[in-house]
Amino acid sequence: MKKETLNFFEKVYDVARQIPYGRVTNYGAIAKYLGAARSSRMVGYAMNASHLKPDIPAHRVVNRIGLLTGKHHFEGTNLMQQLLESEGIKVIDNKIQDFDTHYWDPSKEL
DNA sequence: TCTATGACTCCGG
DNA sequence: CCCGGAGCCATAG
Repeated sequence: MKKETLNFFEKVYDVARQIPYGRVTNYGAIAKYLGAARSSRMVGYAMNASHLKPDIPAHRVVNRIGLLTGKHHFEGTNLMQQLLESEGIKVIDNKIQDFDTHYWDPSKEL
């Protein structure tokens, strides 16, 4: 792993860490904030490796419609949902309810 | 160097 | 937002 690699991952992790408690965002928003609007998939890719980092609230990052696309990457079958619900976010059938209400856009809020 | 892959998104129907 | 298809792009092998 070179510096450049760590830099990209670091940027994703940095934004993810700044997601407020009880708020959620999507991959595209993070990618856009990083200046790589078309690299939303890479954000997810980076999050996939987030388990290597200590405090990455990856459960607060979902896809554009609030679907918990990454829940399968968490321990167990519904850990991601439990984490979100513990923050006051309702999740039904892997989908965040009132997504627009809990939505947090780094490029606007940060 | 080239190919495959993916925790995505946009677009048209 | 349901569905199928195309685009994007960094990383891994």
